[in-house]
Amino acid sequence: MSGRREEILDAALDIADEHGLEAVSMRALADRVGVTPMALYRHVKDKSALLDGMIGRLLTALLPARTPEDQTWEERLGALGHACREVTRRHPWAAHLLFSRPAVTPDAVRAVDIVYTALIDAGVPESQVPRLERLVSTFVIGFAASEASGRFSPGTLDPRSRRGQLPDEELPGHRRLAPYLDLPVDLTAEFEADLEDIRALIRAAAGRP
Amino acid sequence: MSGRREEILDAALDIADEHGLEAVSMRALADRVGVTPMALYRHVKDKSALLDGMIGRLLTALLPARTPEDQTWEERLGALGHACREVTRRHPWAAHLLFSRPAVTPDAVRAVDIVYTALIDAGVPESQVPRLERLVSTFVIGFAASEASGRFSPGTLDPRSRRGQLPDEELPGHRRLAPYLDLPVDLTAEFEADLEDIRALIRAAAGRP
DNA sequence: ACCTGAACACCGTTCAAGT
DNA sequence: ACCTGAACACCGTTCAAGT
Repeated sequence: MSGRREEILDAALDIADEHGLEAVSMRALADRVGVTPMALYRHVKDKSALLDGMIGRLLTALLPARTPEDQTWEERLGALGHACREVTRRHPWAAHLLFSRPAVTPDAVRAVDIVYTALIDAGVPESQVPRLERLVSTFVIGFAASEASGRFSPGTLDPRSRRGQLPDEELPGHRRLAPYLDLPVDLTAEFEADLEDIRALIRAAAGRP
Repeated sequence: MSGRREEILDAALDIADEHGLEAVSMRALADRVGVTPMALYRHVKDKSALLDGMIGRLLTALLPARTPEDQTWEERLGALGHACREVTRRHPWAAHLLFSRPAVTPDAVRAVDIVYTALIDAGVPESQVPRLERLVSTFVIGFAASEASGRFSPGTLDPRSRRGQLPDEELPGHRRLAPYLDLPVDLTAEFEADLEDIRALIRAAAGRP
């Protein structure tokens, strides 16, 4: 029950928030905790175990203390999705780590269970629930990771880079959509619209037993 | 036009395929090419530019030489999705890199354009096409990254880890779905089913102008 | 139990120098 | 133009030793 481990993990979170994940080294972490690098191995075993511990801390913060019973399945799914996106907006370095490790910690299993019960309540046939859970979580984590890594906003780097590198006649889609492509994107509204489309997909799956 | 750069990038791909992405160091790459580490900077500028160049090579291999005109939009979307998954199955280390960099290279822009035209042909209102392109690509890359990183198969590490860590009454979804949770998953079939659900989502978007 | 010092085998990158 | 050698400021981790 030693809070020492949590203290170390939280120090690592602070370093990542301030200077990025690549700044989280055993040596820098030891410095921050006020100890020699080797002392960390008493509490963490490994660098990769350290990273696992860090996302574990985030998952604990992400989850609702108790799943509210008075919400519809649509609301519970939306709340979990927004919570996930909120965590990766606060800790952009964490986004791609969510893809790296399977859902084996207790908190991650609880998150999966929330989606399972939402899908069951939606009326999805039980044999289809595990697949649709993976579809939903893949999309939500993928959106969060795309936003965090800047995949959704290439224009900020070089506004004209999307076109110009190729002759326009080879990009009929871009030419046709030109009026829409330079508009700023409201990712919060887009995420909500995406979630609504996913909910419709789930309703369709529920309606074909 | 010097093929020297491509030679170096392909050597880096070989190292990653054989020993993982973390084995791709400037020094190891220089050894493989038969040169001193510093000589690489003549052709690559940076380590991160090296990584960009590597995914660039993969994207070129992934794309169809010319978009076939005789396929339906459903077929073109499916072909691109399967090509993407195929690349990350052959090069698992590449999956999470696809999330890191925005689609700015000519090949990446061409891939986006293929999805744009598929969505336009499906009848999606033009104002909705960019959002749905991001939804589709996020899901496809997310699926590929999940599969490559093992996020979809936690059972291979520890078959009983999903349950057992928490009391069963806190995991009603898992308890209810128990008969389905230990079955082996056919990810090829699952990806196809997911794609079909996404296509239905697109048809729905096309039907509400 | 918990921590330290010194050491090993690595990194990416800069800089001046060579041909 | 293209490459090299030496150096700088870092890594994760092991191992024997200290309290």
